Amino acid sequence: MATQAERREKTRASIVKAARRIFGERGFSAATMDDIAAGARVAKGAVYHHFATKEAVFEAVFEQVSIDLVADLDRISRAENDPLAAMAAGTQGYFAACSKGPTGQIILRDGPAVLGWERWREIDAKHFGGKFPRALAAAMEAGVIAKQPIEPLARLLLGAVTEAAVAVSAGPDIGKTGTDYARAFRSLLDALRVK
Amino acid sequence: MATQAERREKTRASIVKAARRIFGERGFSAATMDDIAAGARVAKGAVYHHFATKEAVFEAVFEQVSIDLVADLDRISRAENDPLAAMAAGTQGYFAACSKGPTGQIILRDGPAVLGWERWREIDAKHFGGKFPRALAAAMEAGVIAKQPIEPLARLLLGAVTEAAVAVSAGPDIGKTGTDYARAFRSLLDALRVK
DNA sequence: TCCATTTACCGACTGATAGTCGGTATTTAT
DNA sequence: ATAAATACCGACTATCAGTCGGTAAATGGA
Repeated sequence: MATQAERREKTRASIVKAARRIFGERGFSAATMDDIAAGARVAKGAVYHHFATKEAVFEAVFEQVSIDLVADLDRISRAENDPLAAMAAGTQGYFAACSKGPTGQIILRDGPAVLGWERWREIDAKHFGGKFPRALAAAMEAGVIAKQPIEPLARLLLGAVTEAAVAVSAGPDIGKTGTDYARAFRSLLDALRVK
Repeated sequence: MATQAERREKTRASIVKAARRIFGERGFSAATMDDIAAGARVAKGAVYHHFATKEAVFEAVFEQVSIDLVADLDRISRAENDPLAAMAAGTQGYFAACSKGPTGQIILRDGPAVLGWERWREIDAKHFGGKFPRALAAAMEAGVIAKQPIEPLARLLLGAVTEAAVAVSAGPDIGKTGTDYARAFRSLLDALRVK
């Protein structure tokens, strides 16, 4: 005898939870809506009552994973004082989280392909994107790096990090290890330091 | 009365040509094998006689686009003498080519997603990826930038460039213009310069 | 030149799966 | 209590990647 809102939220959460597991394990295209419905113990119709398309389900999962990840990274980078050191630390955490398992599958591999780059960027910007510009602004303010337009530089750095994360997620045999990239990234940040 | 080799090559080329147009226009998942077959004026069976899967067709298209793109960029960057200036120039050309139309769709959007990271990296390394490492090695050799591991830095820079290209392709309203990014990238390269 | 073999191509068919739709159960508003 | 609205059900449809038995064309040996 739950209220409609409770029923609704419970079912929705159950669907997203099942979808998160299945998308993470098998990837977007190998996951079927029937699997997701079965995993959530509801009929397919219920899934389509809550989400218009398979992509919409994925988007909900993607947002949830992003939120969890950001919370983790915030905790990590808050421990540092120097602005550039905080960026480097957060980056390393990002590598660690995305380099293996479901998180990497959802965020790095399927994310851009399923949502499209624009939408991916939008969501990414909502959760992560703000971090880099803010950190850069702080670093410029503190005189640690030279003043220059923030937005383009932030994007370049974000792209660099993402690329490295993808490379790391492919395994240490193919690319270099997360440590190698973390070091390279730190050296890139150091290069920006005002001498 | 063509030879088998001629028939084969003609049909294959026709398929790849049609597929290139259709993949470029609609994206991978919206393009159907029936469309491709129709576009190439052959039966679906012929397509499957030449390519095992839809992904295989895409791979052939991807390689062709890569080859064309690399040829363009080579021409552009060869005009510069300073190693870093050559990188910057090539980068700007990359922006121009990928920021709009079919090339961007195939290379930036569908490419990595469809082929999978490992395979994408292989092809990329064969055609394009080698450029950055080589340019960096030359710059280090010339003493323009400090000696350090090449591969990780090259990946970071490639990621930065790709991200910028995507941002530009999303339109100037969303990101900044290509010029803004080109400038930011040049400033990043300059930061690497030995002072 | 003729036949056997191999290779290129054809297109109706199959299986899988995203999405639909008419119907039922449960809650809410009057 | 009853009507309306909302949540959920699951058989059904449409679409499309991939298959398969068959035909046409080239090739190599006699």
